[in-house]
Amino acid sequence: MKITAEEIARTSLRLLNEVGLDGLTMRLVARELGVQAPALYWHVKNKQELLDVMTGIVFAESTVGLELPGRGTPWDEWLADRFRLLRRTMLCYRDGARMMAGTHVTDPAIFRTTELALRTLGDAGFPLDVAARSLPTLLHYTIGFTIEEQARTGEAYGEAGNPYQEGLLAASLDPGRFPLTLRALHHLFDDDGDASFEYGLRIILDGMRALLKED
Amino acid sequence: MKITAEEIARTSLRLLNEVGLDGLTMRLVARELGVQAPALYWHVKNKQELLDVMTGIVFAESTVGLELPGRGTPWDEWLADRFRLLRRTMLCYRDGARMMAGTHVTDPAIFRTTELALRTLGDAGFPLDVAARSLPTLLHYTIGFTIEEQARTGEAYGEAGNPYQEGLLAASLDPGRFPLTLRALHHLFDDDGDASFEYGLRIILDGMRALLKED
DNA sequence: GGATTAATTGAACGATGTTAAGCTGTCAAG
DNA sequence: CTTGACAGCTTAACATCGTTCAATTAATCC
Repeated sequence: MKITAEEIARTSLRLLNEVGLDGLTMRLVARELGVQAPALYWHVKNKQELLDVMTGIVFAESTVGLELPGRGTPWDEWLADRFRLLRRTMLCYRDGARMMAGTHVTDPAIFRTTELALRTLGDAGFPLDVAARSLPTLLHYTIGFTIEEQARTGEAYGEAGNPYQEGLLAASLDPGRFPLTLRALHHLFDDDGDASFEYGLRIILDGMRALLKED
Repeated sequence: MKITAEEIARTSLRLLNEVGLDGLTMRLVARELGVQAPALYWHVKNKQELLDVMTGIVFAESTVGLELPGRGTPWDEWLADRFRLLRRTMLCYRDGARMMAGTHVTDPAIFRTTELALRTLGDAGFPLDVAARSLPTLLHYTIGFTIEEQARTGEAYGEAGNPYQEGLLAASLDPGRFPLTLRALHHLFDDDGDASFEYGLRIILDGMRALLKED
């Protein structure tokens, strides 16, 4: 049975959920494929390139079936759904956001998504340059958010209690010096990831809407 | 001459600019300090803990001299300056944003900053919970933005041309399928980091302002 | 000054990404 | 039918990494 670069990447993604990004080694991937480690280098230049392919797959996965918004769908709902789905997809893989951060996506799916988004925003009345600068803003927010979300959730800090536990944090804060911080702790280090993400999303979309009304 | 954990971290930060995050090894740090590698483990539990201390220093560096906004300073300008400075500081260190992403900051400077920000927003009329959810939004945007900015600028992809070069990208795009993407390329993969960051910042602050007027 | 603790060393372990050289099959050209 | 060529894989090895352990020096305290 032949092995392709994509099959290697898909196997790696499956393994990612078991061992995490730091535990994902070339030897492990090779063993899972019933092959020796150096064999991978026939299909893939680097480990970095393998990660790039993996990232491309995940990104493409978050855009399956994507179409322009239907007649009744407003631009902001359509856009929000796009990034909700991106976050959801990244959450499906351990360290998914950290993996995607800063890696180069070559998958053509990303261009199709971008094109559809630019069209949607254009139809809504946004000038092209405004639309083109808004998308990265949403993307960076989504990735930054999910990185921290997974860092807090993940077991990178060992099973023996990670330092983000609210109780530990609250106990170390001087109520005299940081009264507001203390009261807002559960919102600052969000206990509810969905609600917090939704909130940031809404702020950004509101900001875009404000920009739209200006003209 | 004695060695402290902080001195190790400061030396590591100096080295970071020469070798990058992936090139930063315990042996290298030790050599720079005129010491053998295992000596570091007397002052620092892990490499991860070393990175945490480094992150704390960088963060603290971005908050020196921070005070509540003066009488004439509006809340949004004050807040924007906070995150401009954070980005600027991260840009001072190679892979600075990637280093900070997901690492736990214990430095008390972060709590003071948070407290001042919550106070500023409270004085401007924001309810505490709204203020507390806005700060992470700005933080995640800033970190996500800077990670990608440094990934594009950095030499992680070797000196032989990184794949983000606009020319290469433009040539690989079908003008029939992706006309808007093609026209907006220089805004999507921002040639001007400052302007792009400013833009996202403004959107988010506008969104917060819109939320303020609602009540 | 002797004992106790703090700080460092040297040697080593296991694991990692990656390279180099060689083996095995498939398959087309002579 | 033979003979290359080449894709695909293996075995062996290299350099380097984070980290641990026992032994050793340096500093401190009674």
